[in-house]
Amino acid sequence: MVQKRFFGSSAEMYLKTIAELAHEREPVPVTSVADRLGISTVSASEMIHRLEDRKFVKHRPYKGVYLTAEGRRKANGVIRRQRLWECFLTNGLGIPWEHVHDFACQLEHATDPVVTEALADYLEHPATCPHGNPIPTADGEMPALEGVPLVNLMPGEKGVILRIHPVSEELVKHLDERGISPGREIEVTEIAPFNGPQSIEVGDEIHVLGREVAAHVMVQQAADTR
Amino acid sequence: MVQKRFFGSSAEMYLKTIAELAHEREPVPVTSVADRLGISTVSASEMIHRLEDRKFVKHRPYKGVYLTAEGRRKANGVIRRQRLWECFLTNGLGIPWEHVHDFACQLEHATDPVVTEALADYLEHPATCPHGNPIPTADGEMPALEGVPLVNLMPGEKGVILRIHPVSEELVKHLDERGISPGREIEVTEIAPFNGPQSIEVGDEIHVLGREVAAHVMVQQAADTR
DNA sequence: TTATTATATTAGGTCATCCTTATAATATCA
DNA sequence: TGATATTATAAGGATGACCTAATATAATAA
Ligand SMILES: [Mn+2]
Ligand SMILES: [Mn+2]
Ligand SMILES: [Mn+2]
Ligand SMILES: [Mn+2]
Repeated sequence: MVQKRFFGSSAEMYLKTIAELAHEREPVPVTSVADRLGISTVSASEMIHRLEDRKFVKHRPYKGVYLTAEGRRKANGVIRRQRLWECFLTNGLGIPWEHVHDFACQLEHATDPVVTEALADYLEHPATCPHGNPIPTADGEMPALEGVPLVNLMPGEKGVILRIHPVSEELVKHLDERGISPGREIEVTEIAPFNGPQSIEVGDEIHVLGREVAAHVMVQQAADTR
Repeated sequence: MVQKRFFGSSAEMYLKTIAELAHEREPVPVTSVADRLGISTVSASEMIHRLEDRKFVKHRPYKGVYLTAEGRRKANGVIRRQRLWECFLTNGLGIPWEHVHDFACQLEHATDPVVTEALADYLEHPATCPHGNPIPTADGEMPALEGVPLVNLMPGEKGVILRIHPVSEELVKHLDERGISPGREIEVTEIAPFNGPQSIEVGDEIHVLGREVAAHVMVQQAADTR
């Protein structure tokens, strides 16, 4: 018999998702949690009640959910496991970075703390995952998030891609096909009128990115040297 | 949305367990499956019905259960994943071999085929797990099992430890504490009367092993050179 | 062959995690 | 402020995986 867990991979996914969405807005609307997880709002609501019973989240009706300190710790643990596995899958196993997200999302729920820390040692404690997102510490702290959303840059402004928000494999693939990955230097060449898409110069190519997409790309903005 | 699976980790454990027990006796009594999984016979019986509906096993009432070809393929897939992870956890991460069994038993249910094969490449396609058990092929075939049970050796007979049946972490620890691991040369020095325990010489120490334990240790018997 | 034992099934739960449909309550915008 | 849109809850189900207690049936040993 393995030890009885208080919750399974489903609850872990809720916590992780809430933690991720909290970077965009807090409290996190239950609806957005449901959307992100592809689950009905009724089911999401149910689960959030259970998580509240267990003191992992606090729900303000009609406002949204917050993680408690304990919930954040748990969520960061899941995120740590996912991002460490992402590192191993890309650097160790050579799986393309746009595919590792989902694979790691399975492994993250099946990884003992002993294995997690042994893996961290093995990888020599990387600071970020292949998508540039910081890896939480072993005691559940999330490092500060650097950078500004690419969508905020105006034409003529330059920067270096820092990280891509962990939303979905589709997003990463979309960006990868356009040469957008952590470390690349970019320049916004144009913004279409009426809140239209941005044109981005990467290397010597120019790609057009929708605002929704560009909102998930974080950049280190270059000092304006004119 | 991830793909909808027909069964979860529980059903995989049943298939793996049936495959393992089938080496000792076939058909496999439902009771022994239940015992090995630490589950009531009623529950095991229910699950075996479900597995039969899905054509993974065939149940002969009052006799036991067989794997179908498809069930064996599935079971060998699980075993392949477990043993590959065991290799990585010991050789890659440096986790002691007596601990990797349970960790790998979690990971085996969360590993995509793409990851499995990338891992096999990475490990350079090992033939056996750290316990000496052969790793099934990518298409679900189990290599032939060599060796005879240590418990069958008579006093004076020698051999080399080939593998330890994948039963439990306790068994492995018990053996490890007595210096019994794959590759070691041993000699049976004595068998206590009335089907008693065997005394085994390993290196220059002598350890006493119960018959139950010794039945799970497989050896390559040395030619009797007298 | 009968008594004992092993095995299976029936009945009636629990719990986590999902669903749809319908209704109630709140927020927000005009 | 009142209408509309969001959000929450209530009601009733489903499924997979587990449980105990009681009963039925087949296998086997005396
Ligand atoms: Mn996940
Ligand atoms: Mn990542
Ligand atoms: Mn397992
Ligand atoms: Mn093994």
